[in-house]
Amino acid sequence: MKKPVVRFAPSPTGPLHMGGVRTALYNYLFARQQGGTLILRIEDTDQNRFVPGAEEYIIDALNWCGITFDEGVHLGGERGPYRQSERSDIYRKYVELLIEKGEAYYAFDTEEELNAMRERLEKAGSHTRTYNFETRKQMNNSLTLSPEEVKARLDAGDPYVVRIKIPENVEVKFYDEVRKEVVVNSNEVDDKVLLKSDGLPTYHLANIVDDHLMDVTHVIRGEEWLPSAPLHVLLYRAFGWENTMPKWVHLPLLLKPDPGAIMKNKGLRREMTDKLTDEFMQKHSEEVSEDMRSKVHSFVQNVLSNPSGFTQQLKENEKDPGFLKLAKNFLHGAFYGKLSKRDGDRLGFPVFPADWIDPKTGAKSAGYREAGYMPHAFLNALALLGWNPGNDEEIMNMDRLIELFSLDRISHSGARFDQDKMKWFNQSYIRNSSDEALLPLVKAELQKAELATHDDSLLLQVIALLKERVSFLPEFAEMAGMFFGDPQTFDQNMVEKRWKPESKDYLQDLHARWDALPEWKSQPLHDAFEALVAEREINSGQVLAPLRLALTGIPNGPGVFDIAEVIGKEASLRRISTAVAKLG
RNA sequence: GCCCCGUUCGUCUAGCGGUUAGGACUCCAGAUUUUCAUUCUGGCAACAGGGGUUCGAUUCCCCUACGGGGUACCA
Repeated sequence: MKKPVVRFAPSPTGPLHMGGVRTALYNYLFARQQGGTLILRIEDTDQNRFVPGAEEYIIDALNWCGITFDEGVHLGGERGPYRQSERSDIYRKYVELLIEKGEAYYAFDTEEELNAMRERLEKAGSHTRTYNFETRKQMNNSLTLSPEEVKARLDAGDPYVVRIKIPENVEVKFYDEVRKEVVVNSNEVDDKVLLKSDGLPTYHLANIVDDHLMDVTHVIRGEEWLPSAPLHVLLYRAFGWENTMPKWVHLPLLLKPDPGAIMKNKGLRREMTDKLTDEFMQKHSEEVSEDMRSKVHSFVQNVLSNPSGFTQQLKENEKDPGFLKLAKNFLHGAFYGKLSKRDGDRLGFPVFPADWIDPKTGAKSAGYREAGYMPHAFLNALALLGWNPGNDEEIMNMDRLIELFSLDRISHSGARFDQDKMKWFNQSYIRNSSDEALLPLVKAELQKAELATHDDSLLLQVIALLKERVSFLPEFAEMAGMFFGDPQTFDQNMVEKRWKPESKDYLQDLHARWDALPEWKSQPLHDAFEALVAEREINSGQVLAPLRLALTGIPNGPGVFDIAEVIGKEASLRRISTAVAKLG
């Protein structure tokens, strides 16, 4: 079999989100497994939505993930250029080809005329409201105008678009690797614009021409494209390329998390109430006046505080005043459906692989990288949202994913994102990483927190003690403080509960016993402690808790004897003395 | 409105005509660690509804309901 060629083709309209990363990942896994080629193509045919820095961001983020390409905008290659804005001449040529073949036509309709047409159809109760085999007869295009007039208009430089001429009433059948056979009547497909009046192609045209020219064998993309797949099939047909048409693979969508799971977090709930109220007031500033704000706020608050009846509360009621209808709609949109770029900011979890700073507003959106995720944990979790290996394996590194991935195990329905599960993956990856592998990552975190990082052997010991109790990389820095400096404060609650009048005596005794020890290791330290407890006939907790308090100042962390070993004799004894002096 | 896709525990999913419907996350209980976390053991929890087809349907077909996507000179 021929080696497959696949591509990931984002548009630089902002940062890539998780769904995009997953699409890139599936393309990558497939290409690597099959020994095929993976191309990164940038689909920047919409000048209006271009966002500076987005392309660089996409490349950087994919790079962090470890998703590598064979050809692309950042690598070059034989099939380039890989940026669609640099391929205008190519598209023009192919559009002309279609016009010559009678498969496409010029259209001169203005926006107003198009709107009028849609309104007319809606009023008439028509099922479709599109430019199609029926309506094109009433519009200004090269099918209704005389050849002379068309020529005159073109020569005069009138703005025009080129539309595909969709054939009337044919069954468009195609095979999707995930959905199997899909059939759509061509009457449901409209005469989509292929070439815009700015001379640039639309997605549909550029996509088909590029995929054809770049020898793409499999189009692996999100399900949001499924409805336009018939158009794409018809385009291949119009060009006469149907025999080399790529295979279609439409991936199930990544959906917003279960609202109930988000609402568990009370702090987040309060924050979300404010945010959503603001967003709503802004969005509906025309319909809802500012003095309704408090009503909206309390409605939002009400809905969010009752996650179990969530869906019920958002059902519309005939008697609802206008603002309430809008609010219900708005909240529904905010909590259900496809995961969107805004969700990270309002639902309290990252949707982007890496932090993104909006070039216009300067606002920052959180990314998984900065949140302390290991890239492969992130990808592993993502891989399982819409695909599974068919056995009970869940933790799979990249090699294993490449080995097990298969198109026929992609699931059919959208997958709700679950932050808890994502966290669990990261935790597992940290736990299962060797101390050495973690070293550079932890070092980076410690540097950010301005903690000493020069002593690798110390760091390795610290990592060994902390990695079992950490879910995210930055937590290493948060917890490592005890290894780099004496406690400055003592947890008040623990002092009250566990520090007794006799604690001083016990710790002084322990201080003496430890001081006399020939070897400063966890086990002998523990033995000395046990001897003390036995001789004085007390409970170990009576000494252990004050000891932990003395060494770290906080109620939890790794085993006290391990901590003592790592921080060393001098620091340990000093901390005991200090605590005894301070707490009496 | 119209078109397309989908529907197994709260969530991600296994199942491809006969199963005590399996696993994972979350949650709960217990054990270990006299802290926290880890680990281990156990538990709660699902085939959307109605018709067919069949000796037998979670599994195949149809309808309904529900969910999702699309419906731009955006991708």
